[in-house]
Amino acid sequence: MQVQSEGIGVRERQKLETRRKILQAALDLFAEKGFEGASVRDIAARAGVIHGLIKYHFESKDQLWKAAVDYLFERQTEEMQAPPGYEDLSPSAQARNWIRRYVHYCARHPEHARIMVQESIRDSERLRWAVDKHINKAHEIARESGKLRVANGAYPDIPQHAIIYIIAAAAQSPFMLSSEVALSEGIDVTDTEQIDAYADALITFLLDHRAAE
Amino acid sequence: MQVQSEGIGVRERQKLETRRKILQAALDLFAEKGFEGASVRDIAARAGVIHGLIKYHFESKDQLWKAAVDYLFERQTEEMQAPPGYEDLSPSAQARNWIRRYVHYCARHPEHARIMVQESIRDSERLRWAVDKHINKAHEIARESGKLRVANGAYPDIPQHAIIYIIAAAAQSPFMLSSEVALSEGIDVTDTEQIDAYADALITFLLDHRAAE
DNA sequence: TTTTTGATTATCCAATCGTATTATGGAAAT
DNA sequence: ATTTCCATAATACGATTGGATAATCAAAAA
Repeated sequence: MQVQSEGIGVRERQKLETRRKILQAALDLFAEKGFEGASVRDIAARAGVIHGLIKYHFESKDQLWKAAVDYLFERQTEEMQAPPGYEDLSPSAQARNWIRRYVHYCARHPEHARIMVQESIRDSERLRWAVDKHINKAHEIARESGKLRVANGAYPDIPQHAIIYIIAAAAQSPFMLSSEVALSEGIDVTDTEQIDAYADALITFLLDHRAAE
Repeated sequence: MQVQSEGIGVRERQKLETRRKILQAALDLFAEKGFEGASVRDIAARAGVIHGLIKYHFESKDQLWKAAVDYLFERQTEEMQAPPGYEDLSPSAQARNWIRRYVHYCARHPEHARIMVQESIRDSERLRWAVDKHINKAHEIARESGKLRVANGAYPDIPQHAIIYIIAAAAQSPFMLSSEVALSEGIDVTDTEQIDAYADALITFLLDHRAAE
């Protein structure tokens, strides 16, 4: 009979490490090629394991995708935690701070937008799963703080869903499409200065600018 | 020997009609499933033709994709022509008019953003082709009018590429992701009133709003 | 030390992929 | 009327797909 020991055995440690490697490879390839475009053999090869292991650890390609998306949103929740003193900021300072942090998150993890956009383009069981489990929750939180910022004049009085899609799309776009930006504009959006400059530009356009005349 | 006659024969007419049907089916399916996800058999089936005909008319899946993208940008150029009197408008009125027309274009043809975003997520020969043939030209035009609008205060003084990606992404987003919007917000973005409301919201956020305090 | 367990490896399968090839039938040219 | 041409139809091919199954071998349990 198994004894509950404090340290985990080498067997279990290797199992977890294998799962982690597969998950990371899946994130990369689902983001690059989409669900259908990424084959389980591609993913296994990048993870450095035999392709049969994916069925063993995740049962199916579909469940591997869901595990990858779970990881994506869990990590986002962790990394988008409000910094100390955030609550004490003025509404517009909070908005600026949040947009800047979100732009940096999008730059750090472009695979998030890539995977979700590719999956959100058409209706599917996977999209419905993601909406139920993750997106609805995220939008609910966004609506809550959005309403507050509209009331305080940080955001304009437009429908909440418009606020959500405008800010999210604008923040994600150049990092999600970094290949296109590199080819057409010659800009490396992984450069830290570029990221901050883009955050500045977005905040200026949304919060500081008003068209003349 | 063939005589140059004014009316085309039933043979040639049917050939053109077949090409047109294949192209339309290709647009739909490339937009829905991406290049790898859409099979030539799927496309042929939707067009109502035998799948061998695609090789006959377009030589390869790759060239079919390029023909579809050519059509996409040609149609955009036609439909985004400035209306009469556009030049006489003030810079900020021009900006409002252009954004509103572009939002309506994105709503009318969501397959444009869907195809290009799916292809722009990763580097590929197809993306380089599209950048060389279409995107560079479009960005050049956008930069030109963008510079003018920055000079006149209609747009803020931020890098041109930021202006391009912010406006394009924000305008395309809810229509490109109409399935997600329907599932998570319960909104039908094909509704004419919704389209105009979104254009209003985007123009307000970008051009009329300034954060309080 | 022996036995058991389960993570990993190695194949196998039917379905589908893009593409190439051949056959066909009717419009167009002679 | 006869022949030619070519858009369409019908298969065929090797490669790749997601998934299933059986063999292996060392860690863990007994």
